[in-house]
Amino acid sequence: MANPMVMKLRAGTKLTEADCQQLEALTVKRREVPARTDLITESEAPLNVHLVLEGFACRYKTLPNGRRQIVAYLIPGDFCDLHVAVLGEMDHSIGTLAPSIVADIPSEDIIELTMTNPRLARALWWATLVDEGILREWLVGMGQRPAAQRLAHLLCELHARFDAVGHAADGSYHLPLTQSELADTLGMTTVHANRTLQLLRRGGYISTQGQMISIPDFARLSMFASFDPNYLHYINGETLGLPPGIKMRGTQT
Amino acid sequence: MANPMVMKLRAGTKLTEADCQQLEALTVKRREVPARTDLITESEAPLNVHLVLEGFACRYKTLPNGRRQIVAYLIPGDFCDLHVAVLGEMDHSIGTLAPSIVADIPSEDIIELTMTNPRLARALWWATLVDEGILREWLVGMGQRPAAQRLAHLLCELHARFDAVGHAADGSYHLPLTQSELADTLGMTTVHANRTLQLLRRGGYISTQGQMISIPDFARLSMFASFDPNYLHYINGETLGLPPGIKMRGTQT
DNA sequence: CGCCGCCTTGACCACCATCAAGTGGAGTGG
DNA sequence: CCACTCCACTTGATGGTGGTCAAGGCGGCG
Repeated sequence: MANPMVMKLRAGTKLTEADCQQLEALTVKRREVPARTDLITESEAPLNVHLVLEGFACRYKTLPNGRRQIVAYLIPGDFCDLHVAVLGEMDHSIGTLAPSIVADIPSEDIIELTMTNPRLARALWWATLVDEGILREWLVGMGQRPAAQRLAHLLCELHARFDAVGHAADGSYHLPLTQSELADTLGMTTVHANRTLQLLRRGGYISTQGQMISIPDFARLSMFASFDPNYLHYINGETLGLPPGIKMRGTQT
Repeated sequence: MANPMVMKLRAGTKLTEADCQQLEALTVKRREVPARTDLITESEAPLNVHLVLEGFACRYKTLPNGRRQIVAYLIPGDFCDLHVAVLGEMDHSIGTLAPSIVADIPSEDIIELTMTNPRLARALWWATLVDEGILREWLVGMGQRPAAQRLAHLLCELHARFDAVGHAADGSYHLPLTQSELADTLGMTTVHANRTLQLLRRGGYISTQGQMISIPDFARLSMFASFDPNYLHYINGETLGLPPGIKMRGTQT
């Protein structure tokens, strides 16, 4: 069984077999974390780097008035906090949304790896830049896309990301989120998240059974959301759910 | 006259005099750029790293339907694209909003500096993490804050950032933006940006004369916006416009 | 002088928030 | 085995924040 972190980095950078083994060696120390459990909270200063191997986690911030905004999803293969050793303290929290398996990697191991293997240094660099790209894209969605396209865009992105780590098949993937968590992600109320989901279902864009979500026609959903996967910076879009020959760039709803 | 980039890095990391001189040496090659000019556009792959020394620039993305979202402001001292050499191509564009002075730094110079001086490597790392923190905070605002607080929050942030590079005095700073650019930043229409500004003016939170904006009572505006500067990761908030002893954390409107 | 941005104002309307109530399934204890 | 609870999802009614459309004022500049 393949390591999702290695799969993800291979989707965006070129690595040798030896590189992959070095990466894999980082993830030996694993632990199970139940759903709805914080891994790190705001204003802490963590020692280990965390990596999601299975499950689903998120980055979030809570406002004084109690409202919460989820600012990133962390799916298998994603580092939670590759960086934060540089900063004094966290400016946000990280918590699981579903039962997960997490690897704890000592910061020193990461530092040593990047000092000795420039290809891996570049790969980790790449991963953080993709995270930043996703953040920008979410901001664009919040500012400019109406609810339905915002949701549709998120579902497209998740499909691509899950696919890159082998967690999507046949346009379907497992999305262990409540509608209220979706709402906190998309900046809308639970009620409206519900109605927006129904809209996409009635439009034939998606179908759901339990926590499985299926996208019968990915190109159609992409078009609706004007989803352009370039911000994920995978090496080629063709293997990642896009029918060959279809470039989304610049298409119009 | 101090170099804004050096000032900014000193606001967040500890540097020696020699470090500062090394940094300063990077910025010798300067050039003037008129307002509303792109420095890099989407899907390009730039060779130089750009740095804003004077003026005002932004990161933005344009949607197929023509709407634009500004996803970051680049003020004096900010690097535009410290990173992008790692990625194949840009997923967004960078352009000036006001007449600016920009330094072009060869990527290799940066790489050499970070290889030979770990304190500077850390400082640049820090700068990119702060950019990411700002991005997260903007996303939180978009998702959860109503228009008036969102604008107020942005004005607080800009005050802190301008202050860190010596461009704020007495709660005032120069903000060379049109209301329509503000609107593209805050995810609202020009009309509404105008009305929201009036609201803050009538509330006595801010006053404007031309492009100068003044904040008579920063603590009051902070409170209104529930602005907490921790995400900027400056070493101490006291020098940056916050009255000593006032910590915004957890205050409530 | 006249054009062109930018700011401003008014009227109207839609998207989405809020409030409230009801359904249904999963787990628990009597 | 069946209430009972809890939580996620669903639906309806109502209203407000902010979008859209349209027009007018004002200053700068050719």
